[in-house]
Amino acid sequence: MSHTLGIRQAQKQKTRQALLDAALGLLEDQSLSSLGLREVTRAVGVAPTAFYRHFRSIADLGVALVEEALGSLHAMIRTTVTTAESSDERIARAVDLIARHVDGYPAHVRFIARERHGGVQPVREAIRDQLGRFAEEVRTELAKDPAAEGWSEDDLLMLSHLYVDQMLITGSLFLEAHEAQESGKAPAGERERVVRLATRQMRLISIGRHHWLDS
Amino acid sequence: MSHTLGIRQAQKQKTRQALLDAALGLLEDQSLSSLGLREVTRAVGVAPTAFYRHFRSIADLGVALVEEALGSLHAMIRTTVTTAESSDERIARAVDLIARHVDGYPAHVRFIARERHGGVQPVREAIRDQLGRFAEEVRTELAKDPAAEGWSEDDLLMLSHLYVDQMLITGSLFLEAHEAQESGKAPAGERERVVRLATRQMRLISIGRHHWLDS
DNA sequence: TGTACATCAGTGAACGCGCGTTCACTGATGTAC
DNA sequence: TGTACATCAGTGAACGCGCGTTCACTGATGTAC
Repeated sequence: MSHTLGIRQAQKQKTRQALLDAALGLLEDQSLSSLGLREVTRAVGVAPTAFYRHFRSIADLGVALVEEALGSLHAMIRTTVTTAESSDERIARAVDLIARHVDGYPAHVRFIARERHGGVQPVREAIRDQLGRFAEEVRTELAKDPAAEGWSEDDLLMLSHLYVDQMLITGSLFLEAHEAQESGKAPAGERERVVRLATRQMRLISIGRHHWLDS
Repeated sequence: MSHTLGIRQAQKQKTRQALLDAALGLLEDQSLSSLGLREVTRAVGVAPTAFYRHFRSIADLGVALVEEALGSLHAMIRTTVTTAESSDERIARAVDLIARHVDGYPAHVRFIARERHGGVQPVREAIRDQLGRFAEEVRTELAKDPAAEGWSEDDLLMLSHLYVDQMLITGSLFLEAHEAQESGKAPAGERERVVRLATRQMRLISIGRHHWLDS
């Protein structure tokens, strides 16, 4: 049974989502640690005090944004790593997937890149936890690959962290290209340059991976 | 001749440095975009208005901090990459150098990691420029290595960016270990774990590098 | 179906506070002769 | 060396403003009978 929310609950969810959306928008030009509660409620069009009906603080809202930005990515990552084709095809697919994700959710990507090392501890921790989960999941997928034979669990985790970090680096490069293009400062070719760079970097890592055991 | 500064100039420099130091200290728990001018002057013990004798704004001070944090690193990086021994020795040396740098200048490292994707545009740009210069310098050094024969300029730059990014990732891992240890939350063994992880990641990249041309 | 009461998301006034910036100033340091 | 004037790093009062948080409230929605 699909439990339909009552009118009151539905409206509350809507306001909560509006607060999250407004915050994400305001975070394009600043960090979470300088975002004001009144700024967010003003953007939504509700009284400042309404904020407290949904979040205890801005840090709390930030943690919710981490969940929104990264929570839905697990399935996507899993399938990308899994799909077994040639190495080059897999790399091209991964790079393309990152590019599309940045195009679709630029504000979420910027938020994660910015707050990963940002000034709000609970948010940093939430991001670190999610990325740690990603790395674990990637390791599980890598372990299924025949190429992982002879690898220690520890080395697989080392490699999966390398992949996750590389994914983030690539994401923020695409984001820069995305922004440069939108502000009209650079040509669309910048995006293609990032594709080529990221592809070769992943390929180099992939080559290192295939020769790891015979060194 | 060593031009001795006048009393007035010397005192001005001292105050300026005190402002930079105080700001760096205050940035342990927040981002630059939420740092207040009065906060900084209060920490130094001067009137708020004195700030304007040295910087036009907090963003301006941030750019000066980038210079302080990264400006002196060029020589160090150059010699590290250059020193020609076995690959493993070079990696061990690089990882050790990063660890020592984090121990010696934790606040500077945190500042760079935090503001690289932070909310203050001029500071982001200053960091991007400096890291770009690092990558160019690393490429120049890599080109001198016999192992670079047959590599295109573009591929060398791709590799040097990979190294620079890896350096930053490793730096921020050491920083986490450094902080965890200081706050008494984790054992000193965390640092050793980072050494092992970073060493293996660099080794994997190194292996990829040596097999790059025969793929 | 109708009624009486409970819940609770959002309101609006009020508070004390620290902010960035302006301005005219002071007095030690620097310079010209 | 001494004197008269210029420079300028740091001062302190004052400003208007937006902040986070409190509180008692309202009125639509939910629930019990």
